[in-house]
Amino acid sequence: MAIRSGVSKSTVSRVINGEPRVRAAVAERVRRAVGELGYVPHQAARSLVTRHNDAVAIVVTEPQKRLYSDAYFDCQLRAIRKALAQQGVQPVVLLVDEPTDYPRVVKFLSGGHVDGALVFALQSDDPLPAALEHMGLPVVFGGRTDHPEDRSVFVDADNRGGARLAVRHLVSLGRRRIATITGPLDQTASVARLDGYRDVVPAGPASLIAEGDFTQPGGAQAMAALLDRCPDLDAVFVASDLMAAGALGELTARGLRVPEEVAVVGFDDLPVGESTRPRLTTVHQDIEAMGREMTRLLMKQIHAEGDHDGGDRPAPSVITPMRLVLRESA
Amino acid sequence: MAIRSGVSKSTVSRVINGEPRVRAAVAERVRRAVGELGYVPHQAARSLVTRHNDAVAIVVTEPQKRLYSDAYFDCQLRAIRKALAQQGVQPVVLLVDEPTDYPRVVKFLSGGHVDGALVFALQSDDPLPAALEHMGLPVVFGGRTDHPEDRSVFVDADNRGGARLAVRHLVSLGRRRIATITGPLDQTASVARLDGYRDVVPAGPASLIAEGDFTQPGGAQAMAALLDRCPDLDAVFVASDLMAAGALGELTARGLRVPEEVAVVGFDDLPVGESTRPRLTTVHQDIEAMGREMTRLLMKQIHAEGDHDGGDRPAPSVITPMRLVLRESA
DNA sequence: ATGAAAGCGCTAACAG
DNA sequence: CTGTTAGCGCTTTCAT
Repeated sequence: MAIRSGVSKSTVSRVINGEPRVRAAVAERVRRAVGELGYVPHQAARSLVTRHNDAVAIVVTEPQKRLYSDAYFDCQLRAIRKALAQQGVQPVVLLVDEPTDYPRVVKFLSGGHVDGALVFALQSDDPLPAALEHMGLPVVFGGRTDHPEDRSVFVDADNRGGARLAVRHLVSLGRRRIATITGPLDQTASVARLDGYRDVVPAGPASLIAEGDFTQPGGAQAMAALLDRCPDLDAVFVASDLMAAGALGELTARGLRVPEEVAVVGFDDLPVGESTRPRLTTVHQDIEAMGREMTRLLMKQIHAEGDHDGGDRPAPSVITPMRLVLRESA
Repeated sequence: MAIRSGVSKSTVSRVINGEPRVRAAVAERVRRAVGELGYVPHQAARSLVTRHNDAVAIVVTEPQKRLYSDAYFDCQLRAIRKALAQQGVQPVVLLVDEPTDYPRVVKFLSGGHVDGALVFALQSDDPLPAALEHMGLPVVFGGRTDHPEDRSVFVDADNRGGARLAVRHLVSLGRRRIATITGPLDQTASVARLDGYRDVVPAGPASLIAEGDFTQPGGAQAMAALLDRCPDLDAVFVASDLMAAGALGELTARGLRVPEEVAVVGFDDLPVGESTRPRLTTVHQDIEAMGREMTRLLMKQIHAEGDHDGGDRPAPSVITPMRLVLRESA
């Protein structure tokens, strides 16, 4: 301990924690000693008594598809990190892709290393939500889980409503044979967007639905399949901008005019939609706002925890609204 | 504590830590109690005495350019995580892009949250290496820092040697006007590759050198600039496969035949190089091996720390060898 | 305004 | 084999 270089122990603690009632001269002396000794307080010891460590986990499952190729997620992650940083909280990212990662991550999460967690587990059968359910750690999910009845907190885009917006727009344009390219249907967001499509086109035959994988080539491929099955389709709602870009390419390659012959609406409103030809009409979601909202809900939980744990209100989850962005493709 | 449901305290500890000398019956009883109570040991308290927390940080600076668009880094990160997981160590990723992130990350790192850190700080003027220098935390750098004289441990590709390999190959093909497209020259790796080029083409005029940004469009743009300045160039060494793909596109767009009129050699050996037309001749680096090597060196440091800190040998850094992969582009 | 003492939840020596 | 005793490094009453 840095007693040797100043007065004594608990005063050092006070100085470091910036408590007011310390004489300026003493505080200065301590600070100098700390600087010379290169002393850094041991966070584990501190958090043992303060019960918090000013760090929260960002848990990402299936990173190979998300973290590295997904401009969407990139943006969201950045917003979250910024919001956390502003509160002086250190975000630590936990990646999980192999099944063997789960127990280790759960152990880490329940080990008291972090004050809370922001979890992105989009596979609808992901075991993580259930595992976190009863371990008492404040958690906010990004995207809805498969258990809407539980009291878990989540922030989700209004995927279903956004899809309806897109398809209704297509209908209002007079399109009659509206197809859709979905995301992987093991993800809740993909299913919700498909549900929105079905809300508007309830009688649509299965041949007008193709499952994509949220990648650009995947979008092109799905578009090709759709065109082979239903050469007379006159519109397509694509569940992501990246896939829409691929679909646009396939359409153009086949000599089909967009939007004259086939109208296209995407989803996400990523930069890619502005550089396609024609530029993409799409459903906008405010990713940054979602990120900020997630942090806000998490911090609220974290702080509420200490005060009184009696007030267990229903989960104050948030569904963010969507908005149609009209450009040239539809 | 879970005494209430079993015998007593330190025995619980023994059971949890899997110590052998505990009667099977008792162990079983404790385990059941633990299960029922949902008890999880508090890691902060544990690490306070054991002096380790079975977690290491992976610090990534400038993530916007690396983490999300870089298949190269993606692959390396995956290899590292796998290697760490095998040792039961939890990797926690710390992202830093804003200057304000530094103090918080340094605080986290020195706060005893992790046993060591793997640091990717490729900007040659990154302040992190210096900050970590004297804080006693075991650290291994990915890529060389700007202080080759210090005793920091790093794992780096033989960028200079690999570049020489590429350019010598071009020379052996009889090429006389060999250009190069570099990466951002504020990164040590880019500079090293340029140095390798210069080793072989010492008299090359500056007009044969164009700086790119490690992206595909950037590669195309640099190629265009090169072609405008030196229409008679007959070969180009491109410092990354992604840029090489862009350069190939530009060459083709201008009607230049590869490799007949202009030979192209890339760097990295990413999958993209196999899908270009013609397929890319490139310099291969074993990314996974580098990842494994980094973890190995880190774990070695971590374990050595406890034993005896007298044996301060010179830094056992590693430079991984490069290998030329011949395909059609040169 | 500052020091002394107690204790956060755990492991590790030491007894038994 | 298992319980007891001491701290790990810090914050926090409680005195002073």
